[in-house]
Amino acid sequence: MNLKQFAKELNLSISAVSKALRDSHEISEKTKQMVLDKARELNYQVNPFASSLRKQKSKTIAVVIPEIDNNFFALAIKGVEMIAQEKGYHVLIYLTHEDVQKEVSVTKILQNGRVDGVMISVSSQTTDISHLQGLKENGIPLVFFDRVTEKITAPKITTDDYNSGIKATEHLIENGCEKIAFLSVSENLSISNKRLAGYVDTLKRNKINYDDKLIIRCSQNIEENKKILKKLLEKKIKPDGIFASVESLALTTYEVCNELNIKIPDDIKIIGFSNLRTASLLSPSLSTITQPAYEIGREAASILFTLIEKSGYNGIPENTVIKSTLTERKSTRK
Amino acid sequence: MNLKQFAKELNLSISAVSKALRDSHEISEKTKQMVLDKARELNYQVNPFASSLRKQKSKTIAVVIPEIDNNFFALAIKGVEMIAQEKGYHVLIYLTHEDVQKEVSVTKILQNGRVDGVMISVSSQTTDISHLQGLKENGIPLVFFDRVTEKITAPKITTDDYNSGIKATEHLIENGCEKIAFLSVSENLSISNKRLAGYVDTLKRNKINYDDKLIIRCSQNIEENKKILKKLLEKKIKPDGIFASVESLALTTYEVCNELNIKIPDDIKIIGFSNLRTASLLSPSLSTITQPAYEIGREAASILFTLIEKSGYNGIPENTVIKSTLTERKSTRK
DNA sequence: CTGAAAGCGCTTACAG
DNA sequence: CTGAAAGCGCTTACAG
Repeated sequence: MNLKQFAKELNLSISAVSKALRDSHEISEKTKQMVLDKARELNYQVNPFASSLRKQKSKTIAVVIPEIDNNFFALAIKGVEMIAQEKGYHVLIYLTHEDVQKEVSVTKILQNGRVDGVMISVSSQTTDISHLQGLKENGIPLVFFDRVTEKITAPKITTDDYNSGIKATEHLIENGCEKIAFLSVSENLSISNKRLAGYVDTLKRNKINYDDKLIIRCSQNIEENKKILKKLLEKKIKPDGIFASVESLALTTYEVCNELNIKIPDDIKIIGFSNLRTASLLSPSLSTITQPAYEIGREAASILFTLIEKSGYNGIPENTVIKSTLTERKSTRK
Repeated sequence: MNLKQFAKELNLSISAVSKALRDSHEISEKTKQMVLDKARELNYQVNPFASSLRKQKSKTIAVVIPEIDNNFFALAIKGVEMIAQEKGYHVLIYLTHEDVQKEVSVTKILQNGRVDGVMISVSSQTTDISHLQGLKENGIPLVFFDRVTEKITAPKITTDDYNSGIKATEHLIENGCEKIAFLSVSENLSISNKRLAGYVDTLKRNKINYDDKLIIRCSQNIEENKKILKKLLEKKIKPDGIFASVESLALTTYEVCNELNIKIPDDIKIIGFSNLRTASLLSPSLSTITQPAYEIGREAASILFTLIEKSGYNGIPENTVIKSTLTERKSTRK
């Protein structure tokens, strides 16, 4: 069923029907009503490709994320989808699995106009950002969330990572830790930079020896990370505190401590960034910094839609920061 | 940059360039190479809407799910996305939040040809399935996964839910339970039907009184579910076993037991369907039936692509069943 | 092996 | 207020 057939049924021109469907002021109320009724009756729907081709608008956005089996990103997507549905947009999803190469190929594909805008949380490997620059130069509205890069001017939605890094580190120090290992998932550290900076600055301010070897670069692979952590925790003089900058690393630490029979919090204290509902049910319950993932998704989507729909409008802040919350539980108890 | 400009650059016709880009046998190798080189140089990409409009193919599928902040669905999407990326397809995502109305409106939208196929896990409210029938009648390939409906003939990918229902119930009985509550998220029970059937049949086979009041219909709302469970567990003669048919309900049970100071597994034993990585880290560790969510996603996507690309091929089984695994942990210990 | 032309189904500037 | 026509950027049947 296309407009031509539709128009014939009503003895109207194609253009009249098209305009009526889009509620044009050029069309009389009477005609509009007739068209709308008929559309319902025939279950007529505009062909999205013809419409997109003609209007050069897709009513679709892309969300590019490193992983999805992670409560933070799952919740962020929930927020994005909610706003998109309200606005009548469609959401394409692309996973990079923390692989820059995937990220590059996805962004290339997105340059062909398939989407009206892109939301991205960059992979932990990403250092060269020319592929993202390419998107921007092609005039595709771009918004970063959580994993952002300072190298591109675009709206960025994050939590207060520097401040959270400080709070988490102070919390460990207050509970007696003097040798705190920072677990990072990032290969180049430019991503979790701010959390790390908060950690480093807090150590210095508290006159605690700052030791490079306590900044542990983990990978995406759980088994590999276990090995790395085992090496760290089997040492005679092992850390007395762990600051896990992502959820998965806090869990790996728990798993390794169980295997090595290291007692949390007596032998070692742990705090981690996490959106786990089970944080309070763990043995022992896990002290967390929780990011409002759903709100971040909503905010990032809202900003992207503003960018798309009000091009030229420059009231959008480059940085939107939403606060995380630190929740003390047993894993850091003195 | 469009084909017209591209062709002019090379002094070729539009059709020659188009054919070369699609590797047509009508075009000489020399011309193809020239076109391909130029395409790279100009960073030319085919306009997806023009192409889709002409070919009546979108190279896009839709995944419709009730929720995403749930490890099962997050992992399933990961599997789907993996296969889609291999096949050069794009993945649109729609969340229904367990709301049939949302499901209906999403399926309506998907009837306009925007996607080449649909994968759906139906909402727990879904009883009337005419909207899904509508999709099928519109000739849109349809595949169900996990939450399926028997009322429509279409490929269905599930785990061995009936059998898992039996195994979980037997496990509780073996560990001394005689009064086992089945927690369901489904309003009409037609969804988790098979898990429930396994439970009921096992009770009967073991000559345990079958009590309707122990089949608890929960909602989507955590707070509401807490109230329901509190009522159940504050009774003098409360159940001695809980079979949570979805992950979230196992966690709610833990939370309520903590609040009411009910000891797991001494006062009550719990087993639940779950894809939680933290199951083994909980206090006490949670006995689970784990569905291979990632594999289900991959399998469902593969079947959908077969359906799309080989229309008329009828070698696709209506039911694909992938086994779940029961893992005993402390929450069901005698 | 190459090209001219029709047409996918819309939207919109323009004419009336 | 309504309609005829151009054109969005492709693909492909057809002719040469």
